Parts: sequence; C-alpha cells; structure tokens
Amino acid sequence: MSGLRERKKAATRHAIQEQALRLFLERGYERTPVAEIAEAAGVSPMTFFRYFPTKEDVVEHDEYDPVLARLVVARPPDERPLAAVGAAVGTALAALGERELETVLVRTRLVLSTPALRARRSGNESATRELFAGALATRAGVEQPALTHRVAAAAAVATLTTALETWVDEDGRRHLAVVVQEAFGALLDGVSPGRTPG
Amino acid sequence: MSGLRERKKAATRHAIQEQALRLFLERGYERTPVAEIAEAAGVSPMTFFRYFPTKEDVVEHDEYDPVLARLVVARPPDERPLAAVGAAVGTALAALGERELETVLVRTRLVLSTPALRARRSGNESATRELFAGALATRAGVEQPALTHRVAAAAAVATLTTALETWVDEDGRRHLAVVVQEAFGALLDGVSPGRTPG
DNA sequence: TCACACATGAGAGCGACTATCAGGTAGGTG
DNA sequence: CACCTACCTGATAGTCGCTCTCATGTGTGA
Repeated sequence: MSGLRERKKAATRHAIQEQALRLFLERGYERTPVAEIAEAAGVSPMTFFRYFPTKEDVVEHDEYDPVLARLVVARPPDERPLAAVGAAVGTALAALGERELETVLVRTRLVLSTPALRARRSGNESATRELFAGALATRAGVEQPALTHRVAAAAAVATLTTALETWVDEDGRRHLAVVVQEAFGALLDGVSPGRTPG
Repeated sequence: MSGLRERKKAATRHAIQEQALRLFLERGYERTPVAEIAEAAGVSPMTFFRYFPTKEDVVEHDEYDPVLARLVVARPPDERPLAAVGAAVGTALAALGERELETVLVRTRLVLSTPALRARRSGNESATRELFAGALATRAGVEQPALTHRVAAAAAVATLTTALETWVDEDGRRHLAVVVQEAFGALLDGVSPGRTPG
C-alpha cells in the first residue's frame, strides 16, 4: 500500500501544511493567500484545495478525539460522567511529550488569535461534544445519549476549552495536564459547595 | 433624534433582514447570494454590507446577553455560580411570550442547520462566556474573573446550547424554560450523585 | 436658502472556492 | 519491456463574499 504515489501524496500534503504554518506564523493567517502557500509548497492553488477542502483545514488535526472517546468508554461505570471525562483527558495528556506539547501550544495560539480559525474550532467542538456524549452513553450501556450525557459532554468540552485558553495565556508555563485538572476541579467548585480536592 | 433619515435607515435595515430570512428559509442560506437579498430589499449589494458587515450578521441578534449578565450579577452571592446562571436564565426565559419563542425557534433552527451560521454562533458563544465570567466575578466582588468563574460560565453556556439544541429537536413542543431547567438539573446529575430535585 | 454631512450606487478588484477539460505519470498486465 | 488504464495535476473560467474609491443625490442644521 506504500507505492511511489502514496509517498508523493504524503510528501505533498506535508509540504503544504509545513509551508502554510510557517507563512501563517510569519505574516498572519489573513494576510497569507492560498496561492502563496501553494507556490511555497511547489504546487498549484488547485492542488492545495484537493488536499485541504478549505484554507482553515490546513491548520487543524483533531486526531485526539477518537482516542479520548475510547478512554471515556473504558472508565469505571460508577464514576460520574464529568469525572470520567476529566480522568480520560488526564490520562491522554500524560502521554504527551515535551515536543508534542510545544506543537500544540504554537498551533493553539494561532487558532485562538485568528477569528476565522477560532470560529471553526468552535464548530468542531460540536462534533467533539457528540462524540463524548456517545461515549458516555456507551459506557452507561444505552444506545442513544440521554440529556445527562449530552450536557455532561458539553460541559466537559467547555471546561477543556477554558483550560486550553488559560494554558495559552500562561504561555504553557505549567503542564497542560495540571491546568486541565485544575479546571475540572473549578467546575466542581462551581456546582457544589463541599468538594474533596484530589 | 428620529428624523426622516433615521426612519429610512431603520426601514431599510428591517427590509433587508426580512427578505434575507424569507429567502434563507425558501432556498437555503448557501444558495441565496447577497445580491438577491439586496435586490429583493430594493437596495444595491453595497448597501447590504453597509448595514450588515457580513452575510452571517443578518441572521443574528444577540440582544439577550447583556440582560442575562445583569440578572446574574443580581443573584444572591451565596448561590453557587452555575445555579446563579441557571436561575438568571430561567428568569429571563419566563419573560418571553409565545410569538417571541416562535421567532427564536425558527431562527435557531436555521442557524443549527447551516454550518456557516453554526460556526459563527459558536464563535459568539466565546464572547458570551467572557460576559458571564465577568458577571460572576462582579457578583463575587472581584475585578478579574477567576478560573472558577470562567469554567462555570463556559459550562453554563454549554448547558444552554445543549438545551437549545434539544428544544429545537423537539420542535419546541415543551417551553424552552422547562428544557433549560432540565438541562441544568442534568448537569448537577453529571457531577454529583445525590442531588435534590427542584 | 445655502452649505455641509451622509447615505447610496457604480465599477473595479481581491481572495476563497468550484467545475470542466486536457495532459502527464504511476501501476498492474500482457 | 511495452501498454493501457486509472489517477494526480494544472490551466482556465467562473461564482460569491467582501472591500475600496469615486461621484451623485438627498436630508439636515445654520
């Protein structure tokens, strides 16, 4: 399955993404036309859109969501939904190395500071919510996610987003996992008065 | 302050919005060019953009947020943040009449079923989050919103969004206030096991 | 009534994105 | 090794959202 064609495609895709990110960081997202990215990557503008349906797509990855969903399903069933998601996220983040965190930081900063990318990110969160809601339903042994599952999923994603924003604001000084854990703790604080800190 | 000029502007603005909504519902958002909206409203395409900076702006209102923020600040300070936001929203929704709810239903349905509008809506939620976080901070008597306030605000907005989606899925059969209350109850369920139903 | 401010329109133009068509290259087949 | 097919690519043209500049006409305030 790894003929010359496949390798060329992978290389082209990688080149486009690399040049795009470089130009975005240098000159800003809005001031970088697709034509320039294509030229820098040595392809035609057409080819850019064959690899990435929109200009925004070249920034996003969203490869973590399915992993997270599986971790959520695997959490013990007596755990409260939000605690389950929080723990699953904690587990996933612990596996991230220094370099990966740096990449995430740079890209997240770019996304948060670019309205168009921010809006798209928000749009994607809706898919993440549904994925988490499905995972919580599966864990509970039911077909369709109940309102509880959907609300818990939505709150968890919102908490995650807030944690990410905080982390970027801090320039990534603390480990992301720490900030996320603190955010989930703050969520409990915001709901019930007496909580048991971890 | 209500000279002929002002009234003309208000009329033009209203005409554009009315024709836009009509055409969007008839032919769909994506298949309705701004030029057609402008023609239907009897103005030039240029004028459309003078009144609404983007095509998406013609759909959104977002007039409720400031009201909600004020209601949040007014909640008793011993209430937990999420309960405070939930109660504030409940109060605001109780004031909505049959016709207003119908309008909200139609527009929300359009927004949720149109990716571009959905993304924009999500983008706006970020502003709503900050507004709520500020309100919670003010209520707590501090200048800058703490992480607790920001997380609570984010979770509350996420819960609200989920409630709105549920409400639209149900074609507005139950009153929106009921669905929202149920959603906030579900959030408590998702966090702590024993809760006292209202 | 006069002069200014402002709302509007016309035209050109940019950038994201799409559809169609033609040419070249990889891959399996004889 | 030659060939044929399938697919990747590019050129062209076009649509649509959105902006800029400039000129004109219409309210408004003096």
